[in-house]
Amino acid sequence: MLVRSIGEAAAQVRGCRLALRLSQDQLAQRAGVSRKWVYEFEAGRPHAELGHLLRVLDALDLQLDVSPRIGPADSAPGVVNLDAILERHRDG
Amino acid sequence: MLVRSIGEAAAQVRGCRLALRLSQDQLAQRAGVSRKWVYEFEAGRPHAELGHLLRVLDALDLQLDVSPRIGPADSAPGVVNLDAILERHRDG
DNA sequence: GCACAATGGAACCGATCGGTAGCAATGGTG
DNA sequence: CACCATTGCTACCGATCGGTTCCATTGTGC
Repeated sequence: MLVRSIGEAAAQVRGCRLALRLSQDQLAQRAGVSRKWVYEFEAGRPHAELGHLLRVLDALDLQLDVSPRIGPADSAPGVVNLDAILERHRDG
Repeated sequence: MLVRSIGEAAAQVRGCRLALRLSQDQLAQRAGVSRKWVYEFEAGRPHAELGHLLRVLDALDLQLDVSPRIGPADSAPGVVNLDAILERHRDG
């Protein structure tokens, strides 16, 4: 799922946590972070440590992908096509 | 591209920045962060703010995806298949 | 050699992130 | 009703993140 903002990542984490029937505390222990971090991240805290997010995603069996943002719905996650990016920047 | 660690995201950012022929300073200004942040992130600083990373990725025309980590090479980024995740957690 | 841009790095410092502990509200169960 | 788990939220506080400002080094071009 595309993540444009922290709020979207937060919703993803919360949804997956609930789907796994994990409490905030359980997820926090799995990921090695505090319950406060989970709670505040799900609440949309704008500043969150990337390392913690990676651990939480790992605890939820989720992974992070970086992919080129080519168009509204034309991306192919998993492959970074530098040519396409360069193409879009050729004018700048 | 799959991002398992901050180092991999850093390599992705650096590679894309160089492909776009942007200096650290130019990228920092585009993204609204300091050159220090760019330099330290590319150097692999383990703690980095997610919000800053999102801005930098945006400046590089990259996007972030959250996808289920099903197997070594069986993932389908873009869709979060809760059923598959639940399947893998059913024993726990 | 000289000038310039880019980069790695250090020092300083205010802002704030994250952990711990605690409390109130809620919902479920016996 | 009591009891328990979960969640939202707060106060406190040490650690550190990030911005700013410097400097040294490297590479490029005149």
